[in-house]
Amino acid sequence: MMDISSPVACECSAAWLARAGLRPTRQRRALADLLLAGGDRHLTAETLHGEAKQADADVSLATVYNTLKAFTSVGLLREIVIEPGRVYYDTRSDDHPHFYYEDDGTIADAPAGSVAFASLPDVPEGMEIAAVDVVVRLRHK
Amino acid sequence: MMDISSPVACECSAAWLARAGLRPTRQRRALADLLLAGGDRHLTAETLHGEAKQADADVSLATVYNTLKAFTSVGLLREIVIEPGRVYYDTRSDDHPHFYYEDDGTIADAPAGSVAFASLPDVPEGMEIAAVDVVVRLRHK
DNA sequence: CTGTGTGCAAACTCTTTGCATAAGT
DNA sequence: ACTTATGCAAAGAGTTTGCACACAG
Repeated sequence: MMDISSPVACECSAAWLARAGLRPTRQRRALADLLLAGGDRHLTAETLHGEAKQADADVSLATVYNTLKAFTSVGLLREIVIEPGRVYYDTRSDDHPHFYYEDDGTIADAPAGSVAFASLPDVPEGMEIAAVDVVVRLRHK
Repeated sequence: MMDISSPVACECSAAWLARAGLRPTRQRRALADLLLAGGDRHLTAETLHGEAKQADADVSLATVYNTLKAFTSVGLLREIVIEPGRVYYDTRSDDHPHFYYEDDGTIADAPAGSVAFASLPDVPEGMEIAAVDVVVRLRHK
């Protein structure tokens, strides 16, 4: 059954949620629509909540937090922590480097493949590398 | 004049502070002593405050925060942000990679020189690289 | 003396949680 | 029906701040 209360709902967000085993509630579809809309994005809970409000999708801030956490735990999003007291969520969930603009605190993806490692450290016995976070901090010359 | 209220005070912390242009107050010397004591360390404000208390150096938590910030701004420490809502301070202030143990949330220096870049991204016009933060996330196999 | 640092407690920001209601399967 | 999600408001953690007092130069 179509949900006429979500004017911009598209098939993809429902499929995206189903694939992850998450119930396609109105709120989750609305947030997924926003997340999937604009290519690779880096946003905070606060930002996404604002966007949802603008899109007339009534979603409480608590639900935005819960939803972002849910999406992250099933691998749809990735958390980025660069500044104290602010978590960014990246719609691109693979292991890739970021630019951090120190002047205004914004984040952007570094060009794909622009960071390559000549060597990585030996890993302690019994451990494995889950990910390698790389943040290139940029400032004005 | 010697300060007999700081049993473990050493010359080095005073010199360390003077070099950075910071007034060598009792509290700052006490904290600097703790920071300089054990090689390369990774600690939070809360941790350092606890150590100060144990060392009978009465320093308020607010002063620990202020002092860590002051030390960081003059380049004596480096901030590491990996988890939301927790800032670690690294007594090694050069640009170097870290291990992050996801299981218990601890941080360690990766062996010196163990991470080398084969390539770094082109930097946008007018910007320069301030630092490259590398965090190798480890988990149990 | 004069300005900077300290301590306390209150304020603040971001995030999480408890519980009643609503919605999905 | 049964389970899971949502919303609200309140709690929580970590950090910052305002202001009076204390100390270093």
